[in-house]
Amino acid sequence: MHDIRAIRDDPAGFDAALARRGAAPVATEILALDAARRDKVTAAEAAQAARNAASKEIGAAKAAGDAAGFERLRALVAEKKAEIAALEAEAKAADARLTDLLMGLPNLPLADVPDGADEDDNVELRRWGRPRAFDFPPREHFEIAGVRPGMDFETAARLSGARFVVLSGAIARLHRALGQFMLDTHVAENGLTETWTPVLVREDAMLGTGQLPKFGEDSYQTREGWWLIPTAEVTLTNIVAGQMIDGGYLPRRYVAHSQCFRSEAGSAGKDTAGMLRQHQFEKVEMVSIVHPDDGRAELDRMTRCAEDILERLGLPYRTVVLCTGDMGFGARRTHDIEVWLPGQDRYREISSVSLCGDFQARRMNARFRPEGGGKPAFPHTLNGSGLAVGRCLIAVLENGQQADGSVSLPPVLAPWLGGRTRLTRDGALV
RNA sequence: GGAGGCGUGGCAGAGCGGUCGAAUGCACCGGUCUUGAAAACCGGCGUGGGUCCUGCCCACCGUGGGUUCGAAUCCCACCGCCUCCGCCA
Repeated sequence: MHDIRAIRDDPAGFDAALARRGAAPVATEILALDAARRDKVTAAEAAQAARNAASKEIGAAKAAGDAAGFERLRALVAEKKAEIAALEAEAKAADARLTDLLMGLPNLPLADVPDGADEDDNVELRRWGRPRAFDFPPREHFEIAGVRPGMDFETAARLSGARFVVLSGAIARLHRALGQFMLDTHVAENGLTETWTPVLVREDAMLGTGQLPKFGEDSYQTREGWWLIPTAEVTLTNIVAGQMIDGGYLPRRYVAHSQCFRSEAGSAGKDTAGMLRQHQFEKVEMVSIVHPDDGRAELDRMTRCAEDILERLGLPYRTVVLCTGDMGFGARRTHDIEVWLPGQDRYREISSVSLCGDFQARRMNARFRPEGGGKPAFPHTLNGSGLAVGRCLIAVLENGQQADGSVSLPPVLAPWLGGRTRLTRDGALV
Protein backbone atom coordinates (compact mmCIF):
# COMPACT_ATOMS: atom_id res chain seq x y z
CA MET A 1 0.00 0.00 0.00
CA HIS A 2 1.13 3.49 -0.75
CA ASP A 3 1.81 6.37 1.59
CA ILE A 4 -1.00 8.87 1.05
CA ARG A 5 1.39 11.70 1.98
CA ALA A 6 3.71 10.77 -0.85
CA ILE A 7 0.80 10.96 -3.27
CA ARG A 8 -0.29 14.32 -1.88
CA ASP A 9 3.24 15.65 -2.18
CA ASP A 10 3.70 14.60 -5.79
CA PRO A 11 0.52 13.38 -7.49
CA ALA A 12 1.95 13.85 -10.98
CA GLY A 13 5.04 11.85 -10.11
CA PHE A 14 2.88 9.11 -8.66
CA ASP A 15 0.81 8.82 -11.82
CA ALA A 16 3.92 8.94 -13.95
CA ALA A 17 5.43 6.04 -12.00
CA LEU A 18 2.18 4.08 -12.31
CA ALA A 19 2.07 4.82 -16.01
CA ARG A 20 5.46 3.12 -16.37
CA ARG A 21 3.69 -0.05 -15.27
CA GLY A 22 0.87 0.56 -17.70
CA ALA A 23 -1.61 1.61 -15.03
CA ALA A 24 -4.10 4.41 -15.55
CA PRO A 25 -3.68 7.64 -13.57
CA VAL A 26 -5.52 7.66 -10.24
CA ALA A 27 -3.92 10.47 -8.25
CA THR A 28 -6.77 12.87 -8.95
CA GLU A 29 -9.33 10.39 -7.71
CA ILE A 30 -7.19 9.53 -4.70
CA LEU A 31 -6.70 13.16 -3.75
CA ALA A 32 -10.43 13.85 -4.11
CA LEU A 33 -11.25 10.95 -1.80
CA ASP A 34 -8.52 12.04 0.57
CA ALA A 35 -9.82 15.62 0.62
CA ALA A 36 -13.38 14.44 1.20
CA ARG A 37 -12.21 12.21 3.98
CA ARG A 38 -10.30 14.99 5.68
CA ASP A 39 -13.21 17.41 5.35
CA LYS A 40 -15.45 14.96 7.15
CA VAL A 41 -12.84 14.15 9.76
CA THR A 42 -12.26 17.81 10.51
CA ALA A 43 -15.98 18.52 10.78
CA ALA A 44 -16.53 15.47 12.98
CA GLU A 45 -13.68 16.49 15.26
CA ALA A 46 -15.04 20.02 15.61
CA ALA A 47 -18.40 18.59 16.63
CA GLN A 48 -16.68 16.29 19.07
CA ALA A 49 -14.76 19.14 20.62
CA ALA A 50 -18.06 21.02 21.08
CA ARG A 51 -19.66 17.98 22.65
CA ASN A 52 -16.71 17.43 24.97
CA ALA A 53 -16.86 21.05 26.14
CA ALA A 54 -20.59 20.78 26.83
CA SER A 55 -20.09 17.50 28.65
CA LYS A 56 -17.65 19.14 30.99
CA GLU A 57 -20.08 21.96 31.76
CA ILE A 58 -22.82 19.49 32.56
CA GLY A 59 -21.02 18.34 35.66
CA ALA A 60 -20.65 21.92 36.85
CA ALA A 61 -24.29 22.76 36.10
CA LYS A 62 -25.48 19.74 38.01
CA ALA A 63 -23.23 20.49 40.96
CA ALA A 64 -24.50 24.09 41.02
CA GLY A 65 -28.11 22.89 40.94
CA ASP A 66 -28.65 24.72 37.67
CA ALA A 67 -31.49 22.54 36.34
CA ALA A 68 -32.19 24.77 33.34
CA GLY A 69 -28.53 24.86 32.35
CA PHE A 70 -28.28 21.13 32.78
CA GLU A 71 -31.21 20.53 30.44
CA ARG A 72 -29.92 23.00 27.88
CA LEU A 73 -26.47 21.35 27.81
CA ARG A 74 -28.00 17.95 27.70
CA ALA A 75 -29.94 18.91 24.60
CA LEU A 76 -26.81 20.36 23.05
CA VAL A 77 -24.87 17.15 23.67
CA ALA A 78 -27.67 15.09 22.18
CA GLU A 79 -27.68 17.29 19.09
CA LYS A 80 -23.90 17.07 18.69
CA LYS A 81 -24.05 13.35 19.18
CA ALA A 82 -26.29 12.92 16.15
CA GLU A 83 -24.14 15.29 14.16
CA ILE A 84 -20.97 13.40 15.09
CA ALA A 85 -22.47 10.05 14.18
CA ALA A 86 -23.45 11.29 10.72
CA LEU A 87 -20.09 12.93 10.02
CA GLU A 88 -18.13 9.97 11.30
CA ALA A 89 -20.08 7.62 9.10
CA GLU A 90 -19.27 9.76 6.09
CA ALA A 91 -15.60 9.98 7.05
CA LYS A 92 -15.46 6.24 7.49
CA ALA A 93 -17.09 5.61 4.13
CA ALA A 94 -14.63 7.92 2.39
CA ASP A 95 -11.74 6.24 4.18
CA ALA A 96 -12.96 2.78 3.16
CA ARG A 97 -13.20 3.83 -0.48
CA LEU A 98 -9.72 5.29 -0.31
CA THR A 99 -8.26 2.16 1.29
CA ASP A 100 -9.95 -0.10 -1.25
CA LEU A 101 -8.48 1.94 -4.04
CA LEU A 102 -4.99 2.04 -2.52
CA MET A 103 -4.95 -1.69 -1.71
CA GLY A 104 -5.60 -2.46 -5.37
CA LEU A 105 -2.71 -0.37 -6.69
CA PRO A 106 0.61 -2.03 -7.55
CA ASN A 107 3.94 -0.88 -6.18
CA LEU A 108 5.97 1.73 -8.05
CA PRO A 109 9.08 0.70 -10.00
CA LEU A 110 12.44 2.08 -8.92
CA ALA A 111 14.02 4.60 -11.24
CA ASP A 112 16.64 2.10 -12.42
CA VAL A 113 14.04 -0.41 -13.63
CA PRO A 114 13.85 -0.55 -17.42
CA ASP A 115 10.58 0.44 -19.09
CA GLY A 116 8.83 -2.19 -21.15
CA ALA A 117 5.64 -4.01 -21.97
CA ASP A 118 6.43 -7.68 -21.33
CA GLU A 119 9.19 -10.20 -20.82
CA ASP A 120 10.74 -9.37 -24.16
CA ASP A 121 11.78 -6.04 -22.70
CA ASN A 122 13.59 -7.47 -19.69
CA VAL A 123 17.25 -6.60 -19.57
CA GLU A 124 19.94 -9.18 -19.10
CA LEU A 125 22.36 -8.39 -16.28
CA ARG A 126 24.76 -11.31 -16.63
CA ARG A 127 25.26 -14.89 -17.68
CA TRP A 128 27.06 -17.69 -15.91
CA GLY A 129 28.19 -20.95 -17.42
CA ARG A 130 27.97 -22.07 -20.99
CA PRO A 131 25.20 -24.34 -22.27
CA ARG A 132 26.66 -27.72 -22.97
CA ALA A 133 27.22 -28.80 -26.57
CA PHE A 134 25.27 -31.99 -27.22
CA ASP A 135 26.27 -34.55 -29.82
CA PHE A 136 22.68 -35.82 -29.78
CA PRO A 137 19.33 -34.02 -29.67
CA PRO A 138 18.78 -33.25 -25.96
CA ARG A 139 15.41 -34.39 -24.66
CA GLU A 140 12.98 -32.73 -22.35
CA HIS A 141 13.15 -34.02 -18.80
CA PHE A 142 10.08 -36.27 -19.04
CA GLU A 143 11.43 -37.93 -22.20
CA ILE A 144 14.76 -39.03 -20.75
CA ALA A 145 14.92 -42.80 -20.40
CA GLY A 146 16.37 -42.79 -16.88
CA VAL A 147 13.72 -40.34 -15.71
CA ARG A 148 10.59 -41.99 -17.03
CA PRO A 149 10.27 -44.75 -14.42
CA GLY A 150 10.29 -42.21 -11.61
CA MET A 151 8.06 -39.47 -13.02
CA ASP A 152 4.44 -40.59 -13.38
CA PHE A 153 1.91 -38.12 -14.74
CA GLU A 154 -0.75 -40.73 -15.53
CA THR A 155 -1.10 -41.86 -11.93
CA ALA A 156 -1.05 -38.25 -10.75
CA ALA A 157 -3.86 -37.48 -13.19
CA ARG A 158 -5.96 -40.29 -11.74
CA LEU A 159 -5.30 -39.02 -8.24
CA SER A 160 -5.60 -35.32 -8.82
CA GLY A 161 -5.92 -34.32 -12.46
CA ALA A 162 -3.72 -32.34 -14.77
CA ARG A 163 -0.65 -30.47 -13.57
CA PHE A 164 0.27 -32.94 -10.86
CA VAL A 165 2.99 -35.56 -10.73
CA VAL A 166 3.93 -38.63 -8.74
CA LEU A 167 7.67 -39.02 -8.25
CA SER A 168 9.19 -42.27 -7.15
CA GLY A 169 12.48 -44.01 -6.54
CA ALA A 170 15.59 -42.21 -7.66
CA ILE A 171 13.70 -39.17 -8.96
CA ALA A 172 11.81 -38.69 -5.69
CA ARG A 173 15.08 -38.93 -3.83
CA LEU A 174 16.84 -36.54 -6.18
CA HIS A 175 13.99 -34.09 -5.74
CA ARG A 176 14.29 -34.34 -1.98
CA ALA A 177 18.06 -34.02 -2.17
CA LEU A 178 17.78 -30.79 -4.11
CA GLY A 179 15.49 -29.16 -1.57
CA GLN A 180 17.69 -30.25 1.32
CA PHE A 181 20.84 -29.13 -0.43
CA MET A 182 19.38 -25.66 -1.02
CA LEU A 183 18.08 -25.27 2.51
CA ASP A 184 21.29 -26.53 4.09
CA THR A 185 23.41 -24.30 1.87
CA HIS A 186 21.42 -21.15 2.66
CA VAL A 187 21.58 -21.84 6.37
CA ALA A 188 25.24 -22.84 6.53
CA GLU A 189 26.73 -20.56 3.90
CA ASN A 190 24.41 -17.58 3.59
CA GLY A 191 23.38 -17.00 7.18
CA LEU A 192 19.63 -17.36 6.66
CA THR A 193 17.43 -18.61 9.48
CA GLU A 194 15.81 -21.97 8.77
CA THR A 195 12.07 -21.68 9.19
CA TRP A 196 9.11 -23.98 8.85
CA THR A 197 5.68 -22.43 8.49
CA PRO A 198 2.03 -23.25 7.90
CA VAL A 199 0.86 -23.56 4.31
CA LEU A 200 -2.69 -22.58 5.29
CA VAL A 201 -3.08 -18.93 6.19
CA ARG A 202 -5.70 -16.36 7.04
CA GLU A 203 -6.88 -13.83 4.54
CA ASP A 204 -4.94 -11.08 6.34
CA ALA A 205 -1.66 -12.75 5.47
CA MET A 206 -2.58 -12.88 1.78
CA LEU A 207 -3.61 -9.23 1.89
CA GLY A 208 -0.37 -8.30 3.62
CA THR A 209 1.93 -9.61 0.93
CA GLY A 210 -0.39 -8.55 -1.91
CA GLN A 211 -1.83 -11.83 -3.26
CA LEU A 212 -5.19 -10.36 -2.25
CA PRO A 213 -7.43 -8.57 -2.96
CA LYS A 214 -6.65 -8.68 -6.68
CA PHE A 215 -5.33 -12.17 -7.34
CA GLY A 216 -7.59 -14.52 -5.44
CA GLU A 217 -8.15 -16.50 -8.65
CA ASP A 218 -4.54 -17.65 -8.58
CA SER A 219 -4.76 -19.38 -5.22
CA TYR A 220 -6.85 -22.01 -3.48
CA GLN A 221 -9.08 -21.47 -0.48
CA THR A 222 -10.45 -24.07 1.91
CA ARG A 223 -14.04 -24.32 3.04
CA GLU A 224 -12.94 -22.92 6.40
CA GLY A 225 -11.62 -19.80 4.71
CA TRP A 226 -7.92 -20.57 4.85
CA TRP A 227 -5.80 -19.88 1.81
CA LEU A 228 -3.11 -22.29 0.59
CA ILE A 229 0.08 -20.32 0.18
CA PRO A 230 1.28 -19.89 -3.40
CA THR A 231 4.74 -19.24 -1.96
CA ALA A 232 6.34 -19.20 1.48
CA GLU A 233 6.87 -15.49 0.88
CA VAL A 234 3.41 -15.16 2.39
CA THR A 235 4.21 -16.80 5.71
CA LEU A 236 7.83 -15.72 6.04
CA THR A 237 7.03 -12.07 5.37
CA ASN A 238 3.95 -12.05 7.57
CA ILE A 239 6.02 -13.28 10.49
CA VAL A 240 6.51 -9.59 11.28
CA ALA A 241 2.93 -8.50 10.49
CA GLY A 242 1.53 -6.24 13.19
CA GLN A 243 4.81 -6.30 15.07
CA MET A 244 6.95 -3.54 16.50
CA ILE A 245 10.42 -4.78 15.73
CA ASP A 246 13.37 -3.63 17.76
CA GLY A 247 15.74 -1.78 15.42
CA GLY A 248 18.70 -3.90 16.50
CA TYR A 249 16.78 -6.95 15.36
CA LEU A 250 17.17 -6.02 11.67
CA PRO A 251 17.99 -7.41 9.24
CA ARG A 252 15.95 -10.59 9.60
CA ARG A 253 16.74 -13.23 6.99
CA TYR A 254 14.54 -16.28 6.70
CA VAL A 255 14.54 -19.33 4.49
CA ALA A 256 11.93 -22.07 4.26
CA HIS A 257 11.41 -25.16 2.18
CA SER A 258 7.69 -25.44 1.55
CA GLN A 259 4.91 -26.77 -0.59
CA CYS A 260 3.33 -24.12 -2.79
CA PHE A 261 -0.09 -24.19 -4.40
CA ARG A 262 -1.19 -22.28 -7.45
CA SER A 263 -4.35 -22.62 -9.47
CA GLU A 264 -2.58 -21.51 -12.65
CA ALA A 265 -5.79 -19.86 -13.78
CA GLY A 266 -4.95 -18.09 -16.99
CA SER A 267 -2.15 -20.49 -17.82
CA ALA A 268 -4.37 -22.87 -19.77
CA GLY A 269 -2.39 -24.59 -22.50
CA LYS A 270 0.93 -23.20 -21.24
CA ASP A 271 3.69 -25.64 -20.29
CA THR A 272 1.31 -28.56 -20.16
CA ALA A 273 3.94 -31.25 -20.65
CA GLY A 274 6.25 -32.29 -17.85
CA MET A 275 6.49 -30.84 -14.38
CA LEU A 276 7.48 -27.28 -15.23
CA ARG A 277 4.14 -25.82 -14.19
CA GLN A 278 2.26 -27.66 -11.45
CA HIS A 279 -0.58 -26.88 -9.08
CA GLN A 280 1.56 -28.13 -6.23
CA PHE A 281 5.31 -27.75 -6.09
CA GLU A 282 8.19 -27.25 -3.70
CA LYS A 283 10.20 -24.13 -3.33
CA VAL A 284 12.96 -22.93 -1.08
CA GLU A 285 12.07 -19.34 -0.34
CA MET A 286 14.14 -16.53 1.12
CA VAL A 287 12.70 -13.46 2.83
CA SER A 288 14.55 -10.49 4.30
CA ILE A 289 13.19 -7.76 6.54
CA VAL A 290 15.65 -4.89 6.47
CA HIS A 291 16.22 -1.28 7.39
CA PRO A 292 14.97 1.04 4.60
CA ASP A 293 18.53 2.10 3.80
CA ASP A 294 19.59 -1.47 3.16
CA GLY A 295 16.94 -2.70 0.74
CA ARG A 296 18.78 -2.21 -2.53
CA ALA A 297 21.96 -3.88 -1.30
CA GLU A 298 19.92 -6.73 0.14
CA LEU A 299 18.34 -7.30 -3.28
CA ASP A 300 21.77 -7.90 -4.74
CA ARG A 301 22.79 -10.08 -1.82
CA MET A 302 19.68 -12.20 -2.14
CA THR A 303 20.12 -12.51 -5.91
CA ARG A 304 23.63 -13.78 -5.29
CA CYS A 305 22.34 -16.34 -2.79
CA ALA A 306 20.06 -17.77 -5.46
CA GLU A 307 22.70 -17.66 -8.19
CA ASP A 308 25.12 -19.41 -5.88
CA ILE A 309 22.88 -22.47 -5.75
CA LEU A 310 22.93 -22.79 -9.54
CA GLU A 311 26.67 -22.31 -9.65
CA ARG A 312 27.22 -25.05 -7.10
CA LEU A 313 25.02 -27.30 -9.23
CA GLY A 314 26.92 -26.32 -12.36
CA LEU A 315 23.77 -25.17 -14.13
CA PRO A 316 24.14 -22.35 -16.68
CA TYR A 317 21.89 -19.38 -16.05
CA ARG A 318 21.28 -15.80 -16.90
CA THR A 319 20.01 -13.07 -14.65
CA VAL A 320 17.63 -10.45 -15.93
CA VAL A 321 16.06 -7.38 -14.41
CA LEU A 322 12.34 -7.36 -15.13
CA CYS A 323 10.99 -4.44 -17.06
CA THR A 324 8.14 -2.39 -15.65
CA GLY A 325 5.53 -4.37 -17.58
CA ASP A 326 6.66 -7.76 -16.31
CA MET A 327 7.02 -7.01 -12.61
CA GLY A 328 4.80 -8.46 -9.95
CA PHE A 329 2.23 -6.48 -7.99
CA GLY A 330 4.29 -5.79 -4.87
CA ALA A 331 7.72 -5.30 -6.41
CA ARG A 332 9.80 -2.17 -6.92
CA ARG A 333 12.57 -4.08 -8.68
CA THR A 334 12.80 -7.74 -9.58
CA HIS A 335 15.67 -9.93 -10.70
CA ASP A 336 14.70 -13.14 -12.42
CA ILE A 337 17.19 -15.93 -12.71
CA GLU A 338 16.68 -18.19 -15.70
CA VAL A 339 18.28 -21.59 -15.92
CA TRP A 340 19.29 -23.20 -19.19
CA LEU A 341 17.00 -26.05 -20.24
CA PRO A 342 18.61 -27.99 -23.12
CA GLY A 343 15.36 -29.87 -23.83
CA GLN A 344 13.61 -26.59 -24.55
CA ASP A 345 16.72 -24.95 -25.96
CA ARG A 346 16.08 -21.85 -23.90
CA TYR A 347 16.42 -20.21 -20.49
CA ARG A 348 13.47 -20.63 -18.12
CA GLU A 349 12.67 -18.84 -14.88
CA ILE A 350 13.84 -20.68 -11.81
CA SER A 351 13.98 -17.81 -9.34
CA SER A 352 12.49 -14.39 -8.89
CA VAL A 353 13.94 -11.98 -6.36
CA SER A 354 12.04 -8.83 -5.50
CA LEU A 355 12.54 -5.72 -3.46
CA CYS A 356 9.17 -4.49 -2.19
CA GLY A 357 10.22 -1.38 -0.28
CA ASP A 358 7.75 -0.53 2.47
CA PHE A 359 4.78 -1.63 0.35
CA GLN A 360 4.15 -4.90 2.17
CA ALA A 361 5.20 -3.54 5.56
CA ARG A 362 2.49 -0.88 5.29
CA ARG A 363 -0.13 -3.45 4.38
CA MET A 364 0.92 -5.69 7.24
CA ASN A 365 1.48 -2.80 9.64
CA ALA A 366 4.91 -4.15 10.44
CA ARG A 367 7.09 -1.48 11.98
CA PHE A 368 10.46 -1.14 13.66
CA ARG A 369 11.71 1.29 16.25
CA PRO A 370 14.97 2.81 15.03
CA GLU A 371 18.01 2.18 17.17
CA GLY A 372 18.73 5.11 19.47
CA GLY A 373 15.06 6.05 19.64
CA GLY A 374 12.80 7.85 17.21
CA LYS A 375 9.43 7.32 15.61
CA PRO A 376 8.45 3.84 14.46
CA ALA A 377 9.09 3.34 10.74
CA PHE A 378 8.28 0.73 8.13
CA PRO A 379 11.01 -1.77 7.29
CA HIS A 380 11.60 -2.87 3.72
CA THR A 381 10.84 -6.42 2.66
CA LEU A 382 12.38 -8.68 0.04
CA ASN A 383 11.58 -12.15 -1.15
CA GLY A 384 13.22 -14.51 -3.56
CA SER A 385 13.21 -18.14 -4.61
CA GLY A 386 16.32 -19.98 -3.78
CA LEU A 387 15.21 -21.94 -5.78
CA ALA A 388 12.10 -23.54 -7.25
CA VAL A 389 12.85 -27.17 -6.45
CA GLY A 390 10.78 -28.84 -9.18
CA ARG A 391 12.21 -26.65 -11.89
CA CYS A 392 15.68 -27.23 -10.56
CA LEU A 393 15.07 -30.97 -10.81
CA ILE A 394 14.17 -30.47 -14.46
CA ALA A 395 17.33 -28.45 -15.04
CA VAL A 396 19.57 -31.03 -13.37
CA LEU A 397 18.04 -33.82 -15.44
CA GLU A 398 18.11 -32.05 -18.78
CA ASN A 399 21.59 -30.61 -18.38
CA GLY A 400 23.09 -33.87 -17.18
CA GLN A 401 21.47 -36.19 -19.67
CA GLN A 402 23.61 -38.54 -21.73
CA ALA A 403 23.08 -40.03 -25.17
CA ASP A 404 22.13 -43.40 -23.68
CA GLY A 405 19.35 -41.94 -21.54
CA SER A 406 21.31 -41.92 -18.28
CA VAL A 407 21.98 -38.71 -16.33
CA SER A 408 25.14 -37.38 -14.70
CA LEU A 409 24.22 -35.66 -11.46
CA PRO A 410 25.97 -32.67 -9.87
CA PRO A 411 28.68 -33.97 -7.52
CA VAL A 412 27.64 -31.39 -4.92
CA LEU A 413 24.44 -33.38 -4.34
CA ALA A 414 26.28 -36.60 -3.48
CA PRO A 415 26.05 -36.10 0.30
CA TRP A 416 22.25 -36.07 0.01
CA LEU A 417 22.25 -39.04 -2.39
CA GLY A 418 24.23 -41.48 -0.33
CA GLY A 419 27.31 -40.68 -2.40
CA ARG A 420 25.63 -41.52 -5.70
CA THR A 421 26.25 -39.25 -8.71
CA ARG A 422 24.52 -40.90 -11.64
CA LEU A 423 21.08 -41.93 -12.74
CA THR A 424 21.15 -44.99 -15.00
CA ARG A 425 19.05 -45.33 -18.14
CA ASP A 426 16.93 -47.75 -16.14
CA GLY A 427 16.22 -45.14 -13.48
CA ALA A 428 18.55 -46.37 -10.77
CA LEU A 429 20.89 -44.23 -8.66
CA VAL A 430 24.47 -45.41 -8.78
C1' G B 1 -17.06 -31.52 19.10
C1' G B 2 -18.20 -30.05 24.74
C1' A B 3 -17.01 -26.61 29.02
C1' G B 4 -14.65 -22.43 30.89
C1' G B 5 -11.32 -18.20 30.87
C1' C B 6 -8.98 -14.05 28.66
C1' G B 7 -7.98 -9.80 25.05
C1' U B 8 -5.18 -2.50 28.27
C1' G B 9 1.06 1.28 25.87
C1' G B 10 7.67 -1.93 23.10
C1' C B 11 6.88 -5.85 27.17
C1' A B 12 4.65 -7.22 31.94
C1' G B 13 0.52 -5.59 34.55
C1' A B 14 -3.22 -2.30 37.58
C1' G B 15 -7.79 -0.03 36.74
C1' C B 16 -14.13 -2.47 36.78
C1' G B 17 -19.32 4.28 35.44
C1' G B 18 -16.95 10.66 35.72
C1' U B 19 -10.99 13.38 38.74
C1' C B 20 -8.09 7.64 33.06
C1' G B 21 -4.59 8.45 27.58
C1' A B 22 -4.77 5.33 31.45
C1' A B 23 -1.06 3.45 38.17
C1' U B 24 3.32 0.61 38.76
C1' G B 25 7.51 -2.26 37.05
C1' C B 26 10.81 -3.45 32.96
C1' A B 27 12.89 -1.62 28.49
C1' C B 28 14.40 2.90 26.11
C1' C B 29 16.35 8.25 25.93
C1' G B 30 18.73 12.14 28.48
C1' G B 31 21.15 14.18 33.28
C1' U B 32 23.78 13.79 38.24
C1' C B 33 27.52 10.70 40.43
C1' U B 34 32.05 7.77 38.58
C1' U B 35 38.86 7.34 35.80
C1' G B 36 35.07 4.38 32.95
C1' A B 37 30.99 1.15 33.56
C1' A B 38 27.34 -0.73 36.82
C1' A B 39 24.24 0.64 40.82
C1' A B 40 21.62 4.69 42.88
C1' C B 41 19.06 9.18 42.17
C1' C B 42 16.52 13.12 38.90
C1' G B 43 13.86 14.03 34.42
C1' G B 44 11.70 12.34 29.85
C1' C B 45 9.26 8.54 27.21
C1' G B 46 2.36 5.38 23.61
C1' U B 47 0.12 5.25 18.51
C1' G B 48 -2.55 7.36 14.66
C1' G B 49 -5.14 11.49 12.60
C1' G B 50 -6.79 16.74 11.84
C1' U B 51 -5.30 21.71 11.86
C1' C B 52 -5.41 28.75 11.14
C1' C B 53 1.28 23.75 13.17
C1' U B 54 7.24 26.76 18.07
C1' G B 55 0.70 25.46 19.48
C1' C B 56 -4.17 23.50 19.62
C1' C B 57 -7.78 19.73 18.71
C1' C B 58 -9.66 14.60 17.89
C1' A B 59 -9.48 9.40 18.25
C1' C B 60 -7.53 4.91 20.10
C1' C B 61 -7.78 0.06 26.34
C1' G B 62 -9.30 -6.89 20.28
C1' U B 63 -13.46 -5.23 16.40
C1' G B 64 -18.42 -3.47 15.68
C1' G B 65 -22.98 -2.09 17.86
C1' G B 66 -25.91 -0.65 22.34
C1' U B 67 -27.17 1.53 27.43
C1' U B 68 -25.84 6.42 29.77
C1' C B 69 -25.51 13.48 30.41
C1' G B 70 -20.77 10.52 30.65
C1' A B 71 -17.90 3.75 29.08
C1' A B 72 -11.22 0.81 29.29
C1' U B 73 -15.08 -0.03 33.03
C1' C B 74 -22.17 -2.22 32.00
C1' C B 75 -24.95 -5.09 27.79
C1' C B 76 -24.94 -7.65 22.83
C1' A B 77 -22.53 -9.63 18.54
C1' C B 78 -18.19 -10.88 16.07
C1' C B 79 -12.90 -11.95 15.82
C1' G B 80 -8.61 -13.84 18.17
C1' C B 81 -5.95 -16.40 21.97
C1' C B 82 -5.56 -19.76 26.19
C1' U B 83 -7.01 -23.91 29.51
C1' C B 84 -9.60 -28.53 30.53
C1' C B 85 -12.41 -32.79 28.48
C1' G B 86 -13.31 -35.70 23.94
C1' C B 87 -11.07 -37.18 19.31
C1' C B 88 -6.51 -37.63 16.83
C1' A B 89 -0.90 -37.72 13.58
